[in-house]
Amino acid sequence: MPATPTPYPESTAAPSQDVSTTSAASQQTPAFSPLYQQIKVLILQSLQVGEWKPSTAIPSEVELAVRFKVSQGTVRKAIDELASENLLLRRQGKGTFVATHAERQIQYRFLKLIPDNGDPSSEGPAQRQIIDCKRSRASVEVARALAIRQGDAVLQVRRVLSFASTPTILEDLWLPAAPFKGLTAERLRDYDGPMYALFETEFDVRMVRAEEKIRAVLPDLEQCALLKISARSPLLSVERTAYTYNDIPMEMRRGLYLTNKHYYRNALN
Amino acid sequence: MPATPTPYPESTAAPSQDVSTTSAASQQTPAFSPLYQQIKVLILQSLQVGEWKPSTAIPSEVELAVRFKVSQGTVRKAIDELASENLLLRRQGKGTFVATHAERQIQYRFLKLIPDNGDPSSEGPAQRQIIDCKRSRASVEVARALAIRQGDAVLQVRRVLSFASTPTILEDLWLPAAPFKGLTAERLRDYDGPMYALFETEFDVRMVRAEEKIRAVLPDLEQCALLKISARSPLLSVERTAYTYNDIPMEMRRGLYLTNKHYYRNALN
DNA sequence: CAGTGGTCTAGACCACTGG
DNA sequence: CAGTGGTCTAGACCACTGC
Repeated sequence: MPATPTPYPESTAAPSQDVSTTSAASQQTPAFSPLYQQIKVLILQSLQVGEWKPSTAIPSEVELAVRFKVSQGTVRKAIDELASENLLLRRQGKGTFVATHAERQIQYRFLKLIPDNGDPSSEGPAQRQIIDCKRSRASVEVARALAIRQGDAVLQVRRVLSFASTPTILEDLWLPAAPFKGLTAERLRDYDGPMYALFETEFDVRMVRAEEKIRAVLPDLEQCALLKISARSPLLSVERTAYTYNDIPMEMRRGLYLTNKHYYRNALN
Repeated sequence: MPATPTPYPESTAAPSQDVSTTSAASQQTPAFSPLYQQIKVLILQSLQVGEWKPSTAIPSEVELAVRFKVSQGTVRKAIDELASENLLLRRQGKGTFVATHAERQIQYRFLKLIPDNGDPSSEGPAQRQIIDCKRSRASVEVARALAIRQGDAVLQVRRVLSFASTPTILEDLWLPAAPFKGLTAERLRDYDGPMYALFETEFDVRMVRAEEKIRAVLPDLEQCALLKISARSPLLSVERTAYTYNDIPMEMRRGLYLTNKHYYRNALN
């Protein structure tokens, strides 16, 4: 005898929300979207506007079910997907939490370089050294990666990461200037923890996903000096673009990895 | 009024099946295993013994539910996980199929090297050239990767892959001799399609998962000759171990990738 | 049209966490 | 103990495929 709460979609009754405005004249499917997908979008919006902060718990499944007027199972499926995308973190008996880069466990989620013995914890945390942090203008390449215009203001950071006092990674970062206004070398130096954690707490920017392009390269003279290696040491060039919610690029990064005592680990499924 | 088919586990009534014999004295949990996990194991067994062949459909969810005496939802959850692990492939309206490396779509699932323009289909299929295929004995390294003993018989294959007539990948493969008995350079040459597809159809070996260790290296003289490059061209060294069902390693492979016109693409989640 | 996977619901009960 | 996520069921109906 329930009020039969319209079990199936009514053309996305939610606030005007583009669900399929990707490519122009490609597919003309009626764009059927299951309820749980719509719920997923609503949850995503709440995350995006900061209704729930990183590392805090979101409302329980039952609460959300009431709020969205759907069954718990539907909320569950929405959360399941968000959890599998690492946006949420389920903890049985405790609740569902907004994922963060600041936690011990998931720290350095995007760093795939690990020591030859396979155990990242064996060498302790990296020593970070900020070489430079300055305002500059987006090159063609950076502009494309960050989806901004060439010449737009960006922040450029250069740093070296060392493991066991051995310089191992030389990184150049480009960040869109606006969201990261106020970022300085000092703040980077003073902050103790992953850079993405700082981005979260200080600038409300949460990196959610990234793509890397990997190549083998030889260093130039400046790079040799910074990494204290010879010009004949081949390096891994790892070019990363990191995205926040809604696939908005918020960082472009180029890392040079020394792979004498480390390797880049990747799992294929 | 159903016969209440014991909704909760009875200590894994299925045929003696090691579920958690990984590390020795680490965790002593009572190893509670939900029903759908047990179903998953049963389905896996059927896959493993070849009850359902690659690219064929497995029984429908309802049929499996009857067979295993559980609800359709439980079967569904088991299949969901297997599908997310790429062991099964769901196709709405048609059925659930055993995944294969032979299909056009999923071909070269494990090859992450793509041309600079980002479109693998733009350069057509790779030209394969078998350099060598011989019996040999496992080195320490190969033995460890394949979980066999040093000196055990292995097959060793060397080949070059070219894109647009440019030699781009030099690969060395090591395969345990027993399962691949009868593999020759001729058969490799004659077969038109991915090597893993050949493994499936000719040797009943399905690669399900793999791990790669990536480094930057410089080539030796022989490698230079085969790839037609200079000794100062840095290369990506991609060392892969590929596994069948139950995490049994069945291939160790070392690829040298030329990354002038290609890059190794990786998605971080 | 029948058969398949996909969605949704409602309700019961279990496992885990913390007070 | 109450509250949370996790499992399981039964049943209804939808979307897609192919005959």
